[in-house]
Amino acid sequence: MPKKILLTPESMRCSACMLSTLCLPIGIEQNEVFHLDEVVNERIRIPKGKALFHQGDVADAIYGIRSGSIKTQLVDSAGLVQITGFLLAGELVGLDGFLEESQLSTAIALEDTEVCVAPIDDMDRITAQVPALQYQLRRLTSNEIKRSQQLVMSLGVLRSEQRLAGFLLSISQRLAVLGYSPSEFVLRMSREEIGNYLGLTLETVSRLFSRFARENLLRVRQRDVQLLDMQALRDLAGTDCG
Amino acid sequence: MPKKILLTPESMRCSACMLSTLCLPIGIEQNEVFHLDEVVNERIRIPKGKALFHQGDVADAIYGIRSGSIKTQLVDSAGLVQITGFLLAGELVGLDGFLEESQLSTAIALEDTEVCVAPIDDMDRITAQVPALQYQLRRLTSNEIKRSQQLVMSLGVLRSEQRLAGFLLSISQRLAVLGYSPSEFVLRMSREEIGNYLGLTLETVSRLFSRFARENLLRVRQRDVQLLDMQALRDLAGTDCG
DNA sequence: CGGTACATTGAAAAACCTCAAGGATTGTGG
DNA sequence: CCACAATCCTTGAGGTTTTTCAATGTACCG
Repeated sequence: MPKKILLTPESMRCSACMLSTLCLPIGIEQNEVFHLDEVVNERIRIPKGKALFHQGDVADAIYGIRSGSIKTQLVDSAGLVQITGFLLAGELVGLDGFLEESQLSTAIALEDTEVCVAPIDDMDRITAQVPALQYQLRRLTSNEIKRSQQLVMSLGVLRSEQRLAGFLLSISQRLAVLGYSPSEFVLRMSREEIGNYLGLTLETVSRLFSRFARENLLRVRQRDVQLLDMQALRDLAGTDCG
Repeated sequence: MPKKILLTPESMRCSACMLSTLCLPIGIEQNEVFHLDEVVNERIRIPKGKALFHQGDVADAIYGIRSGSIKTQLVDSAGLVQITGFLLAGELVGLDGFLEESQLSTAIALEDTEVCVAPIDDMDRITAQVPALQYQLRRLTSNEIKRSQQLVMSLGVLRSEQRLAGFLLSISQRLAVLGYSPSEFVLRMSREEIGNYLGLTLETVSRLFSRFARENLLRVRQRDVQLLDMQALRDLAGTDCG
């Protein structure tokens, strides 16, 4: 397990965190967020490429991404890998496992990443005092199911170009929420990872990028992407499952 | 909403139901199951092709299938449909919505079907008296996530023949749990529905059935299926995501 | 600076889909 | 009970999408 950082009083807490409108505290009243400060008193740094947790590990906490980004993936008995999600700052990791004893997926940092730790036992304890937190956890878990089902939909019914367009729009929209440019960003994952996530090969992804660029939908140079025609991309994606 | 049947004392209750080792009561001590009798006092008959609930409906109950079978499907804004699951007797429907206010999917009966109704409010109420039920609900919700993720894996990394083999083995295994023959059964869904679920066209599914039959893996006549070589099917599926 | 991982592009092959026709099954009304 | 319609299933031919294999180019890291 990567190194842990105990949070000193001076360190940022949930009640003072810039991400509090997105992360775990979302939907919890201003005057109740301080309850979370008791729960979240640890932070973990994960170097690029290292795992925050592995499939099968005891799931004893939920993690909020403070900076960086993470991919979650499943490995089946035959060794096949399927990436099930890319998570950005302000998003939560470990929700799929927290209902079970053990993690359903492996979480790997796409870049040097820092996550805040919310131990499940502690959460359960303060749930009585902060009913909104209980509700919040339900909502977040439900979102996790929704996310997974949208991916099923994308893999099941969309063609490659629609999947990639939807993927780019999803990243764009989530970066916008964080205050970054929705039209110009750096992808933190490789072509192979994008392909795996979308059920395509890395070559297909690369060709689609080139084609989109040729059609002036975007500009791309390696992992730098600039979306030029969002509306055309939306039309292409044609749907809301991205 | 289809007609409701109030359960009289004479009617079957959870504590007397044959399916109690599979359905909601699973994992709950014999002497606590009677708590569920207070909660589950209604049954609904759904004629073939009719919906138990629709996407977006208020999700106020979980349903246990007493007899028959159900498909769950998503419809996106563009009208595309993706079937996300086929549920058999003893399995639960509505778990993906119960954490939210509203249903994430639509549930449609594949044949005349009867479900038992477990209202969520009532469940929440007795949760304090039956801690095992709380735990049980968590486990079942987690299973729902796992199921969805396995489908993602299947759609993302497997080829058509592997998907169909896995699908057939999944049905077979679940029928076996119910005490039916694992090698001879009647599919309750059309080729089109299987195809939609597996991200294939109905023609591809039909051709695969014919090919499997030619290779003596199974015998098939319309919806009657007889698995002849389970081990070969397992080898073909090659994995455990079915 | 050189090695390694990552990305692009092309050509050929494979997988899967679409369109089309015909056969089987089921249910319904006369 | 039969005939007919409607639905579902099978099979073929041909086309499209996506993959595979291979070669080359580009960026990143020690």
